[in-house]
Amino acid sequence: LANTYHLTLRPGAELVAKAGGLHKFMNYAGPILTDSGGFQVFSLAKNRKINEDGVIFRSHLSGEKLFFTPEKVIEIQEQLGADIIMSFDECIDYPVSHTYAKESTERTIRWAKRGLNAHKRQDQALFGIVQGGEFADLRKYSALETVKLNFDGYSIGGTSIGEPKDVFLKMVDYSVPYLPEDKPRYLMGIGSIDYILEGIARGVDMFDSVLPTRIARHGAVMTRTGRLNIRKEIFKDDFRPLEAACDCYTCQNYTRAYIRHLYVSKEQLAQRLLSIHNLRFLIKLIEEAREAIKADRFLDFKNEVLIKFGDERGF
RNA sequence: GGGGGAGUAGCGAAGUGGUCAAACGCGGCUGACUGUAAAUCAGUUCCUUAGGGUUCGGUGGUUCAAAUCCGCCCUCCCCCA
Repeated sequence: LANTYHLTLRPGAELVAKAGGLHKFMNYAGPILTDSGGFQVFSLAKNRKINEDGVIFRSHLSGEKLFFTPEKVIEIQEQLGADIIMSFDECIDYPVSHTYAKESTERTIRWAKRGLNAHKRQDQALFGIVQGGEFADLRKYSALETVKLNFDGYSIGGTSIGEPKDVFLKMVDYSVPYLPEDKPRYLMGIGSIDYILEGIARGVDMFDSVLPTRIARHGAVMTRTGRLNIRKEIFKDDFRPLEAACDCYTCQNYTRAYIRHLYVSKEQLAQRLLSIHNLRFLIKLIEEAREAIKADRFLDFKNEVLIKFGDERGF
């Protein structure tokens, strides 16, 4: 996953285009998705102003003004060249009034139309984003109106921004039933084990999140029996891999004791090794979920996984 | 043998009569992080039945009051011989 706002600031979409697009620039042959900057409307709320036409950002790096319209955001993403691109939206804060959520959600739908009209590169899939806050009527309205526009896939946005888990589940429950089964459903920004499994149980196909890499950088390791922090002294002479059953590069080659030593010594390699593990951990989880679905035993699989974590939250 | 300096919580280190259970850092322990302004942030770290109790190398004093002042002792470091 790459980001329109951040890549615009540095190194710039023109440069990425000149390099031949993100795949060539990064030398990455796998699927790439770019987010539209809609999340930065929420996360960088202090530095922006919203109007009907779009969002004016103040660059958090230089202070420079950047005007993002739905059309501009599509144009930038076409230059970046990801496989899947996102419609411009506003990720609504939580908690929020019904009045504001309605106003914002309606605007996001207008922006979705504009973005769709501006979209030229048909080799890229364009997804529309469902908003609506925590409100059932707005989620339904947002989903139905967005689906009417006929996007290549549908994203559920505005979740995991500080709301309690029951509210998160509500948001998903209020959105998914109105999204077609024959197009991808993407739950944006979800990365914890339990949230992913709850999403899959509700019919979601895709996820993305910084969680596995961010917590890895902070020393946290995802394992099937719960979360573990590599900083801890108990791992000082623990010469086992992070997780015995794991087939990742890190677990195949390094011990907890060594990774802890790297971490404590502030060696960046520790962060990379932990990130590799957490990413592989989640991908493996999804692979197994897929197998469980094929075998028509997904709910059992989900329960088995969550029970092993030792608590309801996952970790 | 002569001269000088130092001993404070797990470690380092402030504090030099009351506002000191004692700053700060490290280490330890908890916890957070979810469409990336995050190699970050928060809490905790003498004991406690939570009322309080016992601390600043040891010991004996001075004082209403001592980590802080005085005597003696112990240990360590540096310089000269």
